[in-house]
Amino acid sequence: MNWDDLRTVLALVRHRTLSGAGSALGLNYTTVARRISRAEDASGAVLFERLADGYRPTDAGLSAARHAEKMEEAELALSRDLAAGDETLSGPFIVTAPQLLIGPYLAAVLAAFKASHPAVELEIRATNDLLDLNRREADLALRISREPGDDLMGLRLATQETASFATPSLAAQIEADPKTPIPWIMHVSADAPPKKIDPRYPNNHILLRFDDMIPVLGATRAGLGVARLPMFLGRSEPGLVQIPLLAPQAYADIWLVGHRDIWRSAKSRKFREFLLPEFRARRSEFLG
Amino acid sequence: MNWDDLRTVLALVRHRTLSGAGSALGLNYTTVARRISRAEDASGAVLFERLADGYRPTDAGLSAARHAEKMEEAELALSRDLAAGDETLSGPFIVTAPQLLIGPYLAAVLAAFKASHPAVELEIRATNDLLDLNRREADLALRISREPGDDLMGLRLATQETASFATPSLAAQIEADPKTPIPWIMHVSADAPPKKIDPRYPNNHILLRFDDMIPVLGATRAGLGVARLPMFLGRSEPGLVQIPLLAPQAYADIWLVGHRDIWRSAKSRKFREFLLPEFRARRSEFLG
DNA sequence: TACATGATATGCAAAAATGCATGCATGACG
DNA sequence: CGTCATGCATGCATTTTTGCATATCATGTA
Repeated sequence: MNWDDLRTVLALVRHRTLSGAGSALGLNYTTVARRISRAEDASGAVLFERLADGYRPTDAGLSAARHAEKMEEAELALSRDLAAGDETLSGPFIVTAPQLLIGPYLAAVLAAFKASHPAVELEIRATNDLLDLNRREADLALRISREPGDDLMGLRLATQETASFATPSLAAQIEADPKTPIPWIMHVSADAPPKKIDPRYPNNHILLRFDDMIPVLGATRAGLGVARLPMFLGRSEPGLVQIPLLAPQAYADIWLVGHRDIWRSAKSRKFREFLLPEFRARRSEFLG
Repeated sequence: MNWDDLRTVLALVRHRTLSGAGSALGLNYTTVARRISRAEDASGAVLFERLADGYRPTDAGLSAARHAEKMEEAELALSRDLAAGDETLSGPFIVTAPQLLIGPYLAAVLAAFKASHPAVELEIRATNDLLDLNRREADLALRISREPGDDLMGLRLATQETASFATPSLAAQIEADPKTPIPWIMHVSADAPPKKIDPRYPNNHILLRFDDMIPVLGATRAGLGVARLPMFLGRSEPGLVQIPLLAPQAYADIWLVGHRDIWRSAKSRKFREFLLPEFRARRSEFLG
């Protein structure tokens, strides 16, 4: 039994169609079909039912995929192991962080790191998605959360607080008449205006909700309303000022996390040498 | 990273030379060399030192082999899983047994089984070596031992006793003069004549020792000496008779063993239906 | 019923992997 | 000190694998 054929079986079980599995593997779907037949010949079992809308795994196919998953885990563990043992400061190194953290904090660190170690092929994945550090979708991740997570290594870079922000003109207007209706720009994760609004401002309602902080920020800068933002974010936006609707309030911390194995690799250690002083020096920017 | 290249790394670590790994994999050694380079390129690590007398794995190479071993275990587990789920009475089925057990007991069972289920491609491995049932070197094994072993399924087919045997003429000679020197033919696993020899026969010494029971049997049949043999073996040899040097004595039992997964497969179940009655009916042949 | 969509098969040419033949290096042995 | 056995490297021909173009088939929709 060919091991790469087994991996192909796994991909087909996951993607359900030849073309899906093919593009996941970087192969033509024809190749996938042929590898599946080969795997079936070799194993002597029918692994898939051929249906009009795709390949459906049989019990044997599911069993094959389960075992192939184990093989994949071993392969990923190896890849981490090799990366961990790599003492050179060269080759690919992938960092992921929320988009909004990159500009004000990470960019300078990245530039300094790259200047000192030009042989490292630094790649940044700017996303709020939690990339799978087990699969080495990234080597290190900056995350905003309350816990480092599972069996990952973690280092708290900063404790954060939030406050309320708006454009100067909206801020002045509210200050002039605290009873004016106050429109809030929210993230969809909250379904009501913040609870601890200063009672001098009684007239709050939700204007808009977004599933991402970038448009929240955009709408707030456009003067549409008030937003509760992490201190660093409100402060780094030149068009916004803090307004006293909310007292500074604890928020999820900023963590650097990485897989146990990768954490001790040379590139990872060196990267932390650049990153930590930056956050240590600017720790107060995250607090009210 | 190509999975079959990883499997090649594992083979090379195990066999230490390109040609050894190649023949283990059924490949030309050139192919092995090229796959190794490919694996090194893909992983970005040097996996072997090229020495004059073979490839020596680096730390990274050893690590790769360890993980590839995990992958291999998963592959073997899959292969057993598929065999276990195979409800057809067709295709390959491998039985192993000690050579001497096959003629008098197993042959008839095999013939009957094959007659009822001609689509099963029955293969017999006649050897005293313990084949690896995890690796499916055999599906079922008859073994002479005190325990079924590890995490294998086992069924005791017979309890055995031993006695002393010789040719009729040697037997008569000893009977006539119990004080005559008695030459023993032994297996190398014992380094002295049996302890419980009847005191009427005081004059014992070792004549020859063999590492296999077949030459022990041969030498005994040639009239060279006396051997302690399992009852079934002494009795099934037409040229031998039991002599009263030793009272019947407990010996290792005969077990049918198989891997947990394979045990429940259709071919395995059906084979037991043929095997068990044969041993049950002839149980007394193993006792003195 | 005609048609668009999204899937699987299949024949053929290009690309990649493999095996073979040859040459070279090293160590054991007489 | 030559000979032999064993193992690695490399160029070339062959075989196998892959991708592409095209055909087919089922399904939902107007």
